[in-house]
Parts: sequence; structure tokens; C-alpha cells
Amino acid sequence: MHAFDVLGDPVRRRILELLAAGEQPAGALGETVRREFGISQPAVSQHLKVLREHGFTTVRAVGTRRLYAVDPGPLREIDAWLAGFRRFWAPPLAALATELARGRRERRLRGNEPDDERTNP
Amino acid sequence: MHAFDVLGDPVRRRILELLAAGEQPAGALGETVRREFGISQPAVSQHLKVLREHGFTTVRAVGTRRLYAVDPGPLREIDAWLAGFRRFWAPPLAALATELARGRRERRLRGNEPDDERTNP
DNA sequence: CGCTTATATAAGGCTCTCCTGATATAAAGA
DNA sequence: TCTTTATATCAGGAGAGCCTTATATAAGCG
Repeated sequence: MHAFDVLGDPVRRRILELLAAGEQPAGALGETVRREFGISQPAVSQHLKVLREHGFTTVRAVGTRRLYAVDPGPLREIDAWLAGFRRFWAPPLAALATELARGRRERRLRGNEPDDERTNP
Repeated sequence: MHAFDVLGDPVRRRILELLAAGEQPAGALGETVRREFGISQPAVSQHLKVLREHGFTTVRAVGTRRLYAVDPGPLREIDAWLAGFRRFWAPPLAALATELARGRRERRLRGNEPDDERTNP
């Protein structure tokens, strides 16, 4: 099964999204996913197995719990594959650097205001 | 079928890679892919259909030919989804801008040499 | 107009994925 | 130790995806 196939399943994508917030036990992931997708505990466990065996997650045991976390390896590979197509929509990197520099200069001239519109109460 | 499932197939990924070099007729794509994967012409045509119907390619007819080209829409969506995980491996953008600026400064001091090691013969 | 070339569609079969219900494993607690 | 909790594995079935062969469509050409 290719990394893209692993991400083809909506349950597995959701699990990774949940893990993006940080390490979580299988049970917590399972509860959320079962509620959202209406599938059984074994189904969730099998999805976790696929993610594990394809390198998308790491696991560590703490007592009877299994704590899952994102392992970025395969996601990086996908990102690398996408790189060959990014020129179809992304501006060249040089322009991006210019943009960033411009943003910094403007902020400096305005007197170190924060980036967004929030104000400190 | 989700965009990730579309990219799950190696034949479809290869077709997109070939199209990254520019617009090509179905026949040319078919020849390459048939050679590399040993599948039939209808099989290739069916893969092209999947790519079309999921927005990965555009097609235009020229006589009896069908010219396919990359349509970046779904690839961008995938890129956007990946963005939520990029912090697991990519440096923050501010650091990148600094890096780029440093590179430019160094080049300026060296007297506008090219980036790589090539020398003009 | 018939023949050839380029591409798509149709029908059917095999395989693989994903699910469920039942069960195994192993730590925790009474 | 017996029971409960947390998680994984097993076995089997439904459905989807991808392939093949056969055929349709439609433009180009003699």
C-alpha cells in the first residue's frame, strides 16, 4: 500500500489530524472517530495498524495505554512528490523572500506592531 | 473517490509526472505507460478518465487527438491539507526568509557568481 | 465512401480493502 | 486471584478498483 493510499481513507486522515495536536492514546482517538464515523473499535484499531505499519505514526506503551504520535516521514515524501507540481500554483521562492522582506521592513517602519489585527486588552 | 485515492495508483501518478513536462496527447502518455507498466490501452484510457473526472487534468481535442494537461486544483488541496503537518519537518518561514537573505548577501559580496559549481567553458 | 488511426466505453472477473462480531492479550484494581 | 479496562487480532463477507477482451465513436485519408 502506497502512502497516498494510506491517506485515501477519511478515518485515517482524521486520526492524523487529531494527532497533529499532539500525542494521544488509542482510546481517545477511537472515541472521537467512532462518534464521527460510526465505526467499531476494531475498525479504528485496524486503521491505527495501517498508519503504524506505513510509518505515519509512532506508538509507545504506558501501562495498558498505547500513545500514538505523528511520524512525519511519509508525509514528507508526499510533500516531496508534490514539489514537482508546485510551480503550477506557487510563486517562485525568490519572490516569496522579497515579499517577506518587504513585510519585515514595513513592520519596522510602523514601530514593531504585531502582524495581525489583535489588540492587547 | 478522494484526491488521495486518485494519487494512490502508480500509473496515475506516472501520468501526472509525464504531464508535468507539459501538455501531451493520450497516445504518447499511453505508449510510455504501457511500456513501463505492461498494461493495455483501455487500462490507460480508464486511468485518464479518473484523472479527468477528479479534476487533475484538462483535455482538449485536436482532430482525433486528445491533449491532456495538468490541472493543479486537487494537488493544491492536498498541499493545503499537508500544510497542517509541515511544522513537523519544515523550519518556520521567518527562518527561511533569513536564510535566503543571507544567501543573497553572500553572493553579492562574492561578486555575482552563479549559485552552483558550474564554470563557463 | 471504405479503411485506418486515435481514443473511449462496456462487460465481466479477480483481488484487495474495510467492515463487523467474536476473541485474545495484558495491565490494573478489588 | 478474579474482574474490568484498554487495545489488538482473527475470520469472514460486501463492495470497490483495476485489469482484460471486445466493441463503439469519430476524424483523417486514399
